[in-house]
Amino acid sequence: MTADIENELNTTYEARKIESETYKFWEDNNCFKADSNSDKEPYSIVIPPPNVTGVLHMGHALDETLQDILVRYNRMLQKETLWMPGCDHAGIATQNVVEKNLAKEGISRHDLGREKFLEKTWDWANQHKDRILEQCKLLGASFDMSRKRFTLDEGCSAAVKKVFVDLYNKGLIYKGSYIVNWCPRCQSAISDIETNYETEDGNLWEISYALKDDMGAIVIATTRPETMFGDVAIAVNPTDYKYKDLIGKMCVMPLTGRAIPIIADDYVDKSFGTGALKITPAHDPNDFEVGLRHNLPQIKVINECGCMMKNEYVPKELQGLTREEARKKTVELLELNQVLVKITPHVHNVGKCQRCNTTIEPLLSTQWFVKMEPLAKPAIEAVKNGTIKFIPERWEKNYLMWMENIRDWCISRQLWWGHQIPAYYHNETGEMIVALENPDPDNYTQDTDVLDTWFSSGLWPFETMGWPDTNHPDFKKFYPTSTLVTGFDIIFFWVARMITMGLEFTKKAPFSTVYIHGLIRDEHGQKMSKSKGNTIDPVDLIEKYGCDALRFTLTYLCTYGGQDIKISDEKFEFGRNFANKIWNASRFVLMNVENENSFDFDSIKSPSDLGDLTIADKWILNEFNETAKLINENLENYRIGEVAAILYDFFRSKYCDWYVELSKIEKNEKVLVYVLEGFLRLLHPIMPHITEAIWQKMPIKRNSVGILKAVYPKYQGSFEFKTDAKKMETVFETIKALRNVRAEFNIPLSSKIDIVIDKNEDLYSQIIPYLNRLAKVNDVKFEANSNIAQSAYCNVADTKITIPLKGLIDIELEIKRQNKKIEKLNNELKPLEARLNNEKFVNSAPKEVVEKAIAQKQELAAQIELINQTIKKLS
RNA sequence: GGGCGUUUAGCUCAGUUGGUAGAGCGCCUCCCUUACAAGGAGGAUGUCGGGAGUUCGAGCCUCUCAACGCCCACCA
Repeated sequence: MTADIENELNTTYEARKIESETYKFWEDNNCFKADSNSDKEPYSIVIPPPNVTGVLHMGHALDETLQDILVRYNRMLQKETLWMPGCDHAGIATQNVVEKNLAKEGISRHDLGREKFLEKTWDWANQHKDRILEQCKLLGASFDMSRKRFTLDEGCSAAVKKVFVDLYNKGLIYKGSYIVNWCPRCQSAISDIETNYETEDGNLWEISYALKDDMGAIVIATTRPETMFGDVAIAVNPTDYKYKDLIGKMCVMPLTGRAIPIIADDYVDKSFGTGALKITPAHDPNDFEVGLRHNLPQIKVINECGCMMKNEYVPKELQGLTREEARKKTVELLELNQVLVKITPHVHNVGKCQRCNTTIEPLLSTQWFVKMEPLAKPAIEAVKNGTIKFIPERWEKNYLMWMENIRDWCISRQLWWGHQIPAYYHNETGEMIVALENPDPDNYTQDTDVLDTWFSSGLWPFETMGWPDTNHPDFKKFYPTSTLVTGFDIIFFWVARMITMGLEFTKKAPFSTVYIHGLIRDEHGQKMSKSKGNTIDPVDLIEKYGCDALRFTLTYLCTYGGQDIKISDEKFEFGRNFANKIWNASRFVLMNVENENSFDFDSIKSPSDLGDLTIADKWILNEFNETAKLINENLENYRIGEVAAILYDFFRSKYCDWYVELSKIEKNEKVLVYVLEGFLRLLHPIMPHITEAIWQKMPIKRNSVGILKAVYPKYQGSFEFKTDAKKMETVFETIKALRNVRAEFNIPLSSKIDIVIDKNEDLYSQIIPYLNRLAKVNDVKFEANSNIAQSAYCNVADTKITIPLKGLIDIELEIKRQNKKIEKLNNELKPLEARLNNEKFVNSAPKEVVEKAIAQKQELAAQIELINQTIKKLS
């Protein structure tokens, strides 16, 4: 049977082969399917739906891995677990892609018309919809593909319509003409948070406006002279003495000669520019507000394409020019007319479209809005009272600040791809009806706008569970969901909206915990982007290192604070090496235990079920038990990076380096197998494939179809062996000390050494075989006051070990070595003594801290004393 | 302008109620010891960004300064 395992299991872990086999095994056995009729406790997560345009990137890899870890952990806690997969229709992004493809054929969407265009877009979406979720399978994602959803599918569309109509009927959705962020390229309004600001070098132009019925002029400052044709007033600060007498007077606009009033408004900053400001309500959000306050007209001079309008306000020679051309030309004309007083270079922020980076035009436009303030109130409360918890906590502040200052949300988009707004207009009268269905398709026409993509994703946790049917088994069983996992970049776009919508429509928070992780960056800390060419493709990493290696490395790099994660290709060698180590240690175990499928992990309730235990057995059982405890605690608290680190340390430094080595001397097969299986179970959520593959090959009784459904190990009181564990640590110290002597004196492993031990015979006599093998010790003698010339010495706790090294030892070197040790010990001792001599410390520090310090001091002092004696003998 | 984060070994970063600093990689020495060289054994390396304070005791708490980064706001 040993030969079988050797043949069957390669010495190197072949990740890709095993991973694809394992994933297929889970799929074939329907392992990820959630049962809404189960009476087990539910645990559910909805995936942040990736864009249908998307290709798997490292951000997904991290996000999906973390979700899968939580899902798999809870599955092993024997909960009924649902991970809901799906995609987002990604309004603008998808439409852009399809339009680009059309452009290659030389046609625009308008050539096709709405219906044909949508057909094409659906074709494209259907072709690409499954791509990214299929890629997620390479990550080992254990989501329930039978429930896969799309934000534009029938169910989601029904939910969207209902939400829209309800909000409208509650007065929380309104339509109106306001200044919005308009993208001239996308030809659509976008919301405030879809607008990013970039600093740009510009100018501050000072322009002189002559007074109408008086001598003199007023000079205003502007960064956008081309908008001046839409001016309706000049504003100054009411307390500005410079302009006190001008308030209420009229002035004449240069170039067009139109007369506008000079008004006073607090908004104007006296110290900026000239202290006088032109007011253009149709093209600047602040001016828009000023205009409303003063009941001023709104004059539109730039159109939806970003070009100067052809109307009475725009001079002939400027009509039809682009914004950029118009600016140049306007400046020229102003100069020509000698009204351009000054040009100062000025750095300012310019709004850009998040999707296409085109400069945003603030534009007066009729759009649909959601009144956010009333919706935000319960969403603020839910976080403040702890119904929803953010991890790390600091994001709560961020969320609250945004929510408390929330502004209305512009939800209409002048696109075709998306949920068309359920408002219908009478063909003759124009009367508007907002309803789930068109009341009379012959006489009413539906609003042509569609909704912001984030409107439907805001409903994701409940629209995917059958809502608005609140009796749907999924809704009843799995809503609200448990944890939401995502990056901080979409807290406002997505998380905030899910919370508001969830509370408004289901009266329940859509999840109880929001787990926010950092962003993946390249090795220099730069954001990864295709344009920078610094992306790392997770699929490549999986091919090269394996999925589990990728998952483990990413997990290991997660910090509790949710810092961004810098990665480079080579970093994943870490995970690959660990996987290989697990593979080989398991090979060893499988080759060295009886191949009967009789060992039943789940039936082991006490250490006695594992037979006679040596001190080493007790030590590893104690360590494993301790590890299980820590792992559960850390998983519960989302300290997932810590989980990876603890498992790594346990397996390598404890199980492999010591216990497996010890088992080569004297083995307890049951313990060897018990701890390996327990470890595999603990690790499974992070490295699902390798743990499953090994588990399936182990000579054990399997009580579930796969390790993925096995019971997760927990701390068990009866497995605590504190005293034995401590003793074993002493043994390890001894072996290390002896190895150290070997290294320092260059004694090869082929030369065996003898040792003389001065005390602790009880313990040491038990572990002579360990010393034989692991420190290559030949003879062990016990003698209280040995005095052997030409010896090396080491001290472990209160025990002195003499290593006679006749002929091998350089006395000078040994004295040097011992002195170095004393120096080191003294450096530790000094601060300790200082503390203990400090009365205040002794009096006010907790008893156990003082006791610990005393014990440490005594131990150090004893060691120093021993070494001093040693040196005396040597010299 | 407001808020947040980061600063710890050569590099990348951990460090959970304050008890006296750790890991991985890299580096140096030795070893193919029959699971694993994607491995094993041993070793070197830190005034924990600067300053002040609270405390018996500070990487951790308070204040302050500095550098870098992010988010929000959008003064024309």
